[in-house]
Amino acid sequence: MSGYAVREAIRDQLGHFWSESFGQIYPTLASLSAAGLVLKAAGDRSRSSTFSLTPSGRARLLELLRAPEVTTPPRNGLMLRVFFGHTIGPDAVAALIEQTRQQLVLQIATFEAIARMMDQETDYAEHRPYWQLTVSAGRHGAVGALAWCDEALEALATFPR
Amino acid sequence: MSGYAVREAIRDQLGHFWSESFGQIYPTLASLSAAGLVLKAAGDRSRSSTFSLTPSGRARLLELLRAPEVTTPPRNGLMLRVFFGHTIGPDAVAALIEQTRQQLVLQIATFEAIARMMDQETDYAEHRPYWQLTVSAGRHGAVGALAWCDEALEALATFPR
DNA sequence: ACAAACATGTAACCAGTTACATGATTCA
DNA sequence: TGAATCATGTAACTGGTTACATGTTTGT
Repeated sequence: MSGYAVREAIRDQLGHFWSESFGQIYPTLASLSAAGLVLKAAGDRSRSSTFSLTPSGRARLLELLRAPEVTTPPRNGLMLRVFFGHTIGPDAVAALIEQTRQQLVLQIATFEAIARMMDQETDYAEHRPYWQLTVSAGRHGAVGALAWCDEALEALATFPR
Repeated sequence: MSGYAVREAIRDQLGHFWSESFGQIYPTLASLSAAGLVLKAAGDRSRSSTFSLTPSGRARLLELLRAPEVTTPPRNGLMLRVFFGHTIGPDAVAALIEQTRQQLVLQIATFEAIARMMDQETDYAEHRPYWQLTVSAGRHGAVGALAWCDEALEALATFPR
């Protein structure tokens, strides 16, 4: 694929759990190429290149995929605001949660739409069950967060103001 | 508080949804002090300082707390690995999920312990209900994720290998 | 002819971690 | 007296975004 196509694929297929910017993709592709992990070839238009995995690149990919996830330090802005909720008052907190809640409702609808689309897809049969797991994880997470929002909004209504 | 105490408080009280390192805290405290948002005073031992919020610092804090959360680009390493599950095979994916599952079980126990501790706490009465909401969010999230892990492990057992 | 999409790349900048260096205080 | 804890700070580095600059190809 071209660098451009890599970014499109990441955005369109991994969009709800991963992202990369051009500023990251092009330099990375160049260094992977220098390390012999990908092979750069001329693309079908001028100034364009297509990259492909070399055998050592595939080996490295497998190694990285098999390695346990490196956990990044947590940073949840909504929880921070709820923790200091007394400082801004219950109505302000409720407003922030309400906003999150609306996003979650939309997200759940999206996940369900993706699930339906995938059910009709006949290509990539080997990959499909795995892809379905990621969509299911997204839906699970969003449904759980929505339940918390509702619980929290109900509780907040009883807080002194 | 001293910079050191700020870091301890963040680690001990916000640990499951926020973190800051010394390399972030000291320079930030210095720039906040220069901007007049916090006041630096001599601490009770040599070379130590205590910082306190100034009125304008508190105003800025309220402003920031009321502002909606800025969403950071998603990056979920486990989902990435599941998405490419076919490349490493169902057993490798199951191993990764199993590991996450175990961490979740421990996390849930921790949240429940914190909830019990907080029920007995009589100080900070105004803050407690908000703090309980954050713990509840943590538990909700972990329970949801655990449910997905179990569902995923069951599904993976049926995948061709 | 023009707009939209395809395509590449760099520079400036910001956020953040890790490791290191240094030293004071407390307590067993 | 020595270890643990309290305490401050910096420097090097990594990761990452955003904005910019530039140009090509395709389709209407």
